[in-house]
Amino acid sequence: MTHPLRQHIEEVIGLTDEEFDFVLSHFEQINKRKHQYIVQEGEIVDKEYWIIKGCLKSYFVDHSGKEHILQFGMENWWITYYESFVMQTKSKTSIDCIEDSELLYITFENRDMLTAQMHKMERFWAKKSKIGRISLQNRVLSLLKNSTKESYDLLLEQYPKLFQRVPKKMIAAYLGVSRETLSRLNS
Amino acid sequence: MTHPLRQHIEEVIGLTDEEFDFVLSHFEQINKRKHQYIVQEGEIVDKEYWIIKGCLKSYFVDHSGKEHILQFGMENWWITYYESFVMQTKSKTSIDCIEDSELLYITFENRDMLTAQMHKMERFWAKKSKIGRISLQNRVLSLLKNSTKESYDLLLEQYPKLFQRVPKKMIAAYLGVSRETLSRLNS
DNA sequence: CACTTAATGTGACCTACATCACTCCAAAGA
DNA sequence: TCTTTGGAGTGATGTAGGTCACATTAAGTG
Repeated sequence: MTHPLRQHIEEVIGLTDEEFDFVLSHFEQINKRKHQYIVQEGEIVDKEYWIIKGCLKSYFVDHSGKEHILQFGMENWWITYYESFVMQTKSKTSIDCIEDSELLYITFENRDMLTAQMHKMERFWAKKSKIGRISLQNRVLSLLKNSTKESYDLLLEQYPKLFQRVPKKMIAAYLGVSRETLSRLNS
Repeated sequence: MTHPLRQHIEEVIGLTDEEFDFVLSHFEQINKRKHQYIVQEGEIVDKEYWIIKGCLKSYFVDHSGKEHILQFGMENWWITYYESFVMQTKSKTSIDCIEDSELLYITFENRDMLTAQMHKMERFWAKKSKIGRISLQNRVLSLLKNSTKESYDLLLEQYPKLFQRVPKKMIAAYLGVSRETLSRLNS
């Protein structure tokens, strides 16, 4: 059976068996339990994670103690704090596991080495970076344009699985409303 | 005197005179008057613009007729609708001149040709793309975290010039509040 | 299994911001 | 210059969503 990461990469570029083994040799696997973190606010992030199995959130806590969620991550998604990873600055978010999770990670150095030796993988990450930028732009657009109810319906439509896996209060923290307001949306 | 675009590019990569001439030969200049557009919502954008002089806004109008501004552009900034430019999809925003503007633009094809022939420029744009993604991420963070007043103060601190150049109602459309609310912020 | 902690819903009340209406003033055009 | 148009301030009023308080149920944990 094909490795899930290989399937994921081959959606963008083709790989021989040898090439994939070479790619995979730059990754390490770690398993984390629910409530454990992989990134803490304030530290410099030197790893990018790919989620084999599980669910995570990237979030920060504001001055009043309220949690805001920037991104969820599930199977086949990449997760890291991008600014910190590429610029070596301090992370503005923490990343925690919402479920027990199996992760692959690649360090900044290994990614550098890999892309230097394998131009294809540079293309792969450039493509992912483009998509990441586009989806961020669409998030800004949606934050400006949509009402809470509209944002909720859109999220439900795009990621129905999320609603079965994460508590409603986290959906609220992602949408930027209180859990009480979210609870009243469908009434 | 050095060409302003050359200065801009040389903040990232070094260029010889010949190299810069070669780069510049891929651009065209156009001048636009206040209120004229360079991109209209719904069309496929095949150019990326660099602002020599002037001020522009990238915006869309929601179902209730309200204008939302995604981005302002001033001297030495790039402006386009990124998703449309790289994916050849329809633009979700229009881009208008707020002042008479002098612009350089490069077409998608020319950029492709240029990067293929000059790897340095690929690195230049990759760097710009990284920065663009980071600033979008920070905008999402700020939209989630900050109160209207905080966002206003931050914008004023980061781009004081903007407040002297564009009407307050556009600042309001950028921050996502009504012009009345913006007007009452400092009282 | 008992006990604690987390998730969710719901009522009462409060606040930030939207909307509408009007005014004043400066800039642009005829 | 006169006239029109757009920017900006401000009062009155409405409303979405926040906050606080409490109840119920589900999920962890020793």
